[in-house]
Amino acid sequence: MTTRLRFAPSPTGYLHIGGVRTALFNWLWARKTKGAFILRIEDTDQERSTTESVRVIVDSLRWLGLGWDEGLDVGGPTGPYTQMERLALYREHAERLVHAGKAYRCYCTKEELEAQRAALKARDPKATFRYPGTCRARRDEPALPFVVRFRSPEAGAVTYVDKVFGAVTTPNAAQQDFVLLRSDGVPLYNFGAVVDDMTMGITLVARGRDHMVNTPPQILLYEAFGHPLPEFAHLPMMLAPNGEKLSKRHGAVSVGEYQRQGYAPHAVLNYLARFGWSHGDQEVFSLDELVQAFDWEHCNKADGKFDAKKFLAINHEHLKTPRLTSDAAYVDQVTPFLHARGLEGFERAGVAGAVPLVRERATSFVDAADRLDFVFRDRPLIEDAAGAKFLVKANASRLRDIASALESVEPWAAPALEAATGAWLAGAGLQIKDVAQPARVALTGRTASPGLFDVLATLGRRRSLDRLRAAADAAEASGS
RNA sequence: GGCCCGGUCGUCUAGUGGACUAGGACGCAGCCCUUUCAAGGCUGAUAUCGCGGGUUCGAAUCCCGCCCGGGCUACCA
Repeated sequence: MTTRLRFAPSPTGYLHIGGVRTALFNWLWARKTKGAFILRIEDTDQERSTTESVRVIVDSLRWLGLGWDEGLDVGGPTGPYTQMERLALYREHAERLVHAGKAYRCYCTKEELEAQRAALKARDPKATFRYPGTCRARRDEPALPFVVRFRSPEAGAVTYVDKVFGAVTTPNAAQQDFVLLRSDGVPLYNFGAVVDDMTMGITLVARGRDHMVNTPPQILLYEAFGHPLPEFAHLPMMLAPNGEKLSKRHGAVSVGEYQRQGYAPHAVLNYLARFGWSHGDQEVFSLDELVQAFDWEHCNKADGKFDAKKFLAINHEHLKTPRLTSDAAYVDQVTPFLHARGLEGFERAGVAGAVPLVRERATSFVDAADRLDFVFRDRPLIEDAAGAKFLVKANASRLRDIASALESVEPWAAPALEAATGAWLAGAGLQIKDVAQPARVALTGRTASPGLFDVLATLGRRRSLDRLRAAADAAEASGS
């Protein structure tokens, strides 16, 4: 049997990094087992669901490279893939259970239930209200609105073997007659998910641990329909550093934010995969390696805390390793960030030529664009005060001298430039440290930059000499 | 309160009865390299494996109790 897995987010905002991890583990297993990965939208909470959010989810997954075989946009044989378009299906399944006596119509109003709940709380503040089964044997009331409730067995227990947590047993007595269909015909989570998973032929449900409590009632539903059970795998949760639920209060949590901060999509996936899963001592993975290595046996059971520093370090690793980020991919990904700085009018080849300057150093594409800024301006921006201190009168003549010394170097490449500079330094009785920083600032506007000779080589003869001399002029004019 | 789940360096983790004087990674400190910043190399600090009992020649690994933490407890998902 071929495996079929799904990611079924609710479109109620951005795509949370924790949700991506769930999507990733499903996707990895689908790929590894040559099965199908399905994207389904669970939008039955009409209060909170937005079409804008659906767009964000689709865009984020595509950016990450987590494509789906069936689902939104791409279609498939078990669609539609949006729950609000499947209402007839839920109604029909609910009726089947009602006819079989496994579910019933409940005419209790929200107000009545609320009153009962309040009365119970008044008697015993810590008690949990459980629906008392008032309508279990009630006659049909064609004129009244109703919800459909599941007739939960009061004896026995549900046991399933979680692929991560192992055997989990829950007594049925803990279950109440939960609602399947709201009075407006829209299904509640447990019912909608089960009907969809059954009709879509899902073979393994992998989701966050916060859903573990939903599994027993869902299994009861499969049994009521006489449908074979899928496998279940629950993933530990991703918490904020302080142990709270990870939310925007703790910094960036959406995929979009990491995209904007210059993270490489596969680095995001790498970090997320290693969170709650391991493969010996290996920390860095390409997507293919992840597909190869992923398994459920090495998924951890304990919740973890998000670590932004390690995430950045993984991103750095991906940016500096050609195996993980090809030269072409690097150029593609850094270019938008160059544009975002207002830099225009450069060629792709120019970017490709400059990228080697920062490959080893840049931890993100935002960082890379910042370090490359000087390459794509007519004159470098002198942004830091420390840099300005090197452009003083005392250094003006040296800057001019280097320019002259390098003027006719052939070829204009790092080794020849370094040799020519060495010769000039020896003749002038100077050391490289006497001129390196002034020259660096003259060329890049910064006190920290890639190697001097690489900068000269990348900038080219005309622009290099121009910058050196312009800086000398400015230093002289500064009067200090 | 009830039901379910978890507990190894600050963090992510390796570990499934002996190779554990508990390993790796991130972070941190120092040194080397060096024209700057990174990268790289080396070194170091940080864990009585939640606590207490057992079982065993031997336990982070098995059993029991306790403690602590988390999830759920909706006509949310």
